[in-house]
Amino acid sequence: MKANVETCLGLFEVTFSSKGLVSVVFPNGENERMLPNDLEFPSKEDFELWLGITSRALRNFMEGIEPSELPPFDLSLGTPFQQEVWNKLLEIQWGEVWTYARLGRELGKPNGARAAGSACGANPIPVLIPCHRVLSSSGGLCGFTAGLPWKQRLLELEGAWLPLKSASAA
DNA sequence: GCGGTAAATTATG
DNA sequence: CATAATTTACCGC
Repeated sequence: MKANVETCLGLFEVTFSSKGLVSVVFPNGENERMLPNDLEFPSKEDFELWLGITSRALRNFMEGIEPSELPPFDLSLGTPFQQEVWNKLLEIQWGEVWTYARLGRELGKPNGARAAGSACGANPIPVLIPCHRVLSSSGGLCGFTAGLPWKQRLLELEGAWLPLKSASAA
């Protein structure tokens, strides 16, 4: 069940299942990914409700405003570890920036930064699940499924510039 | 400080 | 089992 959400940065494509939001695709379609075909469709009521919430949240993001409400997520397509990571990402406060090392450590994997990054890369719901707030330990952006420019732009939007080199702006 | 190589963790073929 | 993914640590320059 797909739908489009228009923001000032472009048209996002969102997908819902009977459990909630399944994926968000950037306007450039960079992070398009394989979704299971056996997803159950949501009821018309839920779909319209979630779409409204998602639409509002997405547009808030694009304007640098913290969304007051988020739709339910259907994380059933991820592995337990990935769900743990994504859930952790949701705990990152607006404008706060973490590192993969810290993320891994919070998950009980002190050396699992790579694994955490891998799970982030598998994140089907960018922006709403703030995978863009996670940087490398050296202050670099490292990478982003939908392209580094998006990651950088999202961080800029919420006023969370690189913590280690914020003085080098301009 | 920068670039290359080795190591660590989870997911996927 | 081997390879890949949004990394980190170490070594030499």
